[in-house]
Amino acid sequence: MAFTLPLSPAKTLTATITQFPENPKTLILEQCKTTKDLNQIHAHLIKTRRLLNPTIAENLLECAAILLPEPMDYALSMFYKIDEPTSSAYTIMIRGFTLKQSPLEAILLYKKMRENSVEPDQFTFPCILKACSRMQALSEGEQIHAQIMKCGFGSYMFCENTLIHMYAHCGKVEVARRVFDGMSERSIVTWNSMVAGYTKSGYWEDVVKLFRKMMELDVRFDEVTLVSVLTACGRLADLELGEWISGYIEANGLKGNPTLITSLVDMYAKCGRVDTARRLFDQMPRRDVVAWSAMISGYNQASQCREALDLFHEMQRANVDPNEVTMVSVLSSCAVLGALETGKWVHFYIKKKRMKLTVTLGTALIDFYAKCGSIDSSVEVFERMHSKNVLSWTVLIQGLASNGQGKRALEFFNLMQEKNIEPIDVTFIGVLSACSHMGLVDEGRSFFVGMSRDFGIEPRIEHYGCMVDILGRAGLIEEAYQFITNMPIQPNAVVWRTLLASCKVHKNVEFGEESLKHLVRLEPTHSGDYILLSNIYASVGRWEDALRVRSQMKEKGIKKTPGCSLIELDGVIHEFFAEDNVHPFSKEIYNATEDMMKRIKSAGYVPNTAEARLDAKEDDKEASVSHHSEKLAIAFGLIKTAPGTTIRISKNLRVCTDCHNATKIISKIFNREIVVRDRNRFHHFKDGSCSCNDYW
DNA sequence: GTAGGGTTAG
Repeated sequence: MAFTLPLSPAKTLTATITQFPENPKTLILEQCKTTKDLNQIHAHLIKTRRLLNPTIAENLLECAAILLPEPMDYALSMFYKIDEPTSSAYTIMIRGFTLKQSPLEAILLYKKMRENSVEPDQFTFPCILKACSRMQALSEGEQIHAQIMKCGFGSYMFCENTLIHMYAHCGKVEVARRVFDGMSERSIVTWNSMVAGYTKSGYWEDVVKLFRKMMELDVRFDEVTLVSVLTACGRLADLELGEWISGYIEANGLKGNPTLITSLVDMYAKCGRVDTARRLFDQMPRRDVVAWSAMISGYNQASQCREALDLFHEMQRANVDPNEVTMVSVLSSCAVLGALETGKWVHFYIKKKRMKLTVTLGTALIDFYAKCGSIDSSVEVFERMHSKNVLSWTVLIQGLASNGQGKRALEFFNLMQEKNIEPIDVTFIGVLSACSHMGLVDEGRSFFVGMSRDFGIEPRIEHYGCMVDILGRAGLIEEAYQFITNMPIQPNAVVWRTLLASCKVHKNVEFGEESLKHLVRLEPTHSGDYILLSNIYASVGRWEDALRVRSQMKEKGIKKTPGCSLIELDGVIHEFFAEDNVHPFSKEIYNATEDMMKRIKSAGYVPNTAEARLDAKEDDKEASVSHHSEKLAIAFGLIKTAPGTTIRISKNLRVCTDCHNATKIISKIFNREIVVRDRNRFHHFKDGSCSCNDYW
């Protein structure tokens, strides 16, 4: 400006204000950039008594409350000195409090404003409604809605827009929609508020419906709209609409918006197009923590857990700090892979960075430890969590049950009810599997009946499966069979397989044959089922029949699925298949296995069980332990670990009787604690015995 | 003066 004097900025400013007393507003707002400016202008205006001018006072108040990132104290001290604050002074203060994360103060001040009989105006209402949204203060919001109507601002668009936002934020999407429908005129803010409202409540179908309506009515939408719609497409697996939006983004040059691209990545991953998602992710010039998290969670949800962990390591090399959301997906992948060391490191990192242990993160940790067989750590995390929800309890109960601690699982279930936490359907899967572990048949029956009677939860196929397991394991094979035939829903392969497995344990040929009939119909190529029946025949000495089933398998071209084990060493996951000679450690393992077998045999163990003998006849060579991949992994563990250490093996196939017995002996003669994960059940071997006493 | 977006546990 021409009149600028060579003084300090503030002095320059006070000089200009003196020169233009009639219009100080823009000057104050434009020039007041720092706290120092504010102090000097404030002092000057007091000295010249011009703060008594209400307009000037309000402008300065706006600087302190809104423009500068000051705490509200300064503005408040100024506000108190105003004799009779007008509604605009109150509005400035309400806005300031909401902006500076003190919506409660905003609401209290609004109450005071009403007590002092100051009439709110059309500017006050949107501001105070925003504070209500933040606080999720529904009843206050409703009162303000009534006041808006009384004051005649009911069809004022800014008020209506904020009403939509407030209702949606307080969980009243339907009311928000009513406000929306009642509007005679809508802006893009109106539509986006409604879309965001549906998004917040997870009403994905409504998001898409509303978006289609926007297109139908030729309403303008923007990037914010598209982000919400893409999120909805991902949740609904609506790839068609997702791809259309993708094309729109391309055609309209919106690819520079990282948030938009992240939601595209998320959409593609959730629709099963993980590779497309990855290509987009790789093309992003800058990736923030959310972009990385979206891609990692994409891999995790697509069951590509190794890729998820690889990407997590890449993220660290790229020096992007993960947040608690990232960690949830990472832990979930660790749980699937049984990657205890990696997951433990994640836990350590969470503590070191003082990350907030949210309910979700805590629950992911509980689940991770449980699925890695470290059930004590699960309980420890659970006990330390400040807030828990039904899923935290459920995951813990399931974890205890699958780790052979059925009694503790039921104790936690009782405790949960004492705390008035309503169980969900999954909770009962944990409870019922705890019963099957402990052979609690009557309790199992009564939980099964009680879940629908007392909690209104209709049993799903999984619950029926649990009941079959309970009855079958307890030797009540015929009752289990009757239970299946009386089920109100169609039994699936898992249910019949459960029965078949208990027929194996109890050497029941009749119902074993019956189960296989159904299994052949439902899943004709599932090799494990034939093997199970073949082993049932073998266990009662019917070798001819046993071999007949095996040759039937061959005729049908069904191959035995190779056993597969995962073992983590120094944070690296090694994957071994039975008869593996590809893995670089194969030779080493083979030698160790041979050596191990010698020692096992000299300790008095003879591998003489049915499956081993059958395999021997089939392959025309002596049954050796080496074809059981878990034993490969154990051998691998033995050569790499010191006595006394725990060896952990994650498996995705059943542990056979043969290897179960062998592992017991190994744990004793090699002095190792061995944790074997057989799908989602655990066997803790120590000192020659196993935690599961119901299984073999 | 109003909205403001993407990643999370079974």
